[in-house]
Amino acid sequence: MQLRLHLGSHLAQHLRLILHTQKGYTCTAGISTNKLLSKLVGNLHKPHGQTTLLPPYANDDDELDNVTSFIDNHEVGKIPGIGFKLAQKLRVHVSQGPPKPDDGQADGDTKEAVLVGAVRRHPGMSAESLEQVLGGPGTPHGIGARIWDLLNGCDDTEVGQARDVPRQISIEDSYGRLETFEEVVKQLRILATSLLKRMHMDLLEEDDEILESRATHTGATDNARRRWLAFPKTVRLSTRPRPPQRPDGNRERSMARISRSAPMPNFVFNLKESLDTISDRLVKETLIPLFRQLHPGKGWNLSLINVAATNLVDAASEKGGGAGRDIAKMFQRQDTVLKQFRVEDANEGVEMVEEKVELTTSAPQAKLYESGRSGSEDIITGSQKDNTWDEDRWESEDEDRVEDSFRCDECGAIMPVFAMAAHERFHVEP
DNA sequence: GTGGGGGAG
DNA sequence: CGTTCTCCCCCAC
Repeated sequence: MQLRLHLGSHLAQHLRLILHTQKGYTCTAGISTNKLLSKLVGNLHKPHGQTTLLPPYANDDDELDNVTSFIDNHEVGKIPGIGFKLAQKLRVHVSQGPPKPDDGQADGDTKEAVLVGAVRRHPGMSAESLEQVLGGPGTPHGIGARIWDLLNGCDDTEVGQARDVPRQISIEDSYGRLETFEEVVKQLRILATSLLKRMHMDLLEEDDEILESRATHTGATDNARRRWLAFPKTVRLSTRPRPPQRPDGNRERSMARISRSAPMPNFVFNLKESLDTISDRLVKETLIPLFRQLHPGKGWNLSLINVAATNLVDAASEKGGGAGRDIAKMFQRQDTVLKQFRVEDANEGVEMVEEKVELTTSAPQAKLYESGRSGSEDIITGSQKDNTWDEDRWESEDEDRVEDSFRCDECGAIMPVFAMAAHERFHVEP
């Protein structure tokens, strides 16, 4: 295992180096035996360093292992997979035996920091008791066992493949006051237009193929070379009603959302109509009806509206190809994409590359532990340079073309010949 | 397949 | 450092 950690930290060093020299990004890395520990240890030595959680890992007798002493000093809520709700339940559970004569925090909330170690060593603590505490209707099955594992630094979840397209695209906005129908319609128009732009940006691929270029074509060269990578089958409208004011000054702060969905109308994929036209139709024919389902009455006050394109189905599968190639593509169109997307996509790509390496560029964090080195010791060796990890790995890989497919002039969809007749009918609507 | 809960970043 | 905006997975029905 020492060897694997060594390789991992060299790999991380190398990836960080090429990310920096070729793309100009700095990032932090954490190296350990699973995603959980890598992620946690990767919080150290930001923003430039990398950290390896060194052995001894969990073993036989004493608790002198590094995993236990490392994870025990984390606040429960800091563990990935333990969010606000679960952390709250855990805190209540462990700090309720002795009523805790805390200082006079008058806000009524028991927000004492509870460390992982305190939960782990709590009397009677076990996977089973956690299931009792955390389980219930609506909660994932076996949550007790999974949280117990997390508290012990165990995590057997796979490093996942990055997808070429997301599962959903949504845009939302929050409002201080939104009570008239006219205002709502105006906002729906804005949101729908943004969503359509996002769909074009994320789901529409510029097809730079010179394919038999029928240059004789219309002047619509602009649309002719674009096609959808995926089609959202569903459109969903969500709202968040403003929680009723409580007179005691304590805000209810419920994030509760309600939603209704409908089939995504086919006209949104039409590349010939103008965005405004499509957006207008989407609002009138789909979003407003959904809104009326959601709020039949008249007395509402919304703090948020979300419009989502969901149920994305890949268009003609095509390249199941490496995510590395997708990453390269995404970097190419970075000029038109928000900064945050770049960061996240870069993350996923690198995470995916090999085993338990976690890279992150995100926010600051407390630094406590120090088991690795940041930089100076992690030097790329000669053998490392000689191996196959160079930039070409990120972008090569020629994809297999779908030769027997045809592209719809109207929306760019790729389909086999026999499907074209039926598909044309989609574009002829009542 | 739909609507909701919880979580990550 | 807290809030906002996206996106994810899971569950019950």
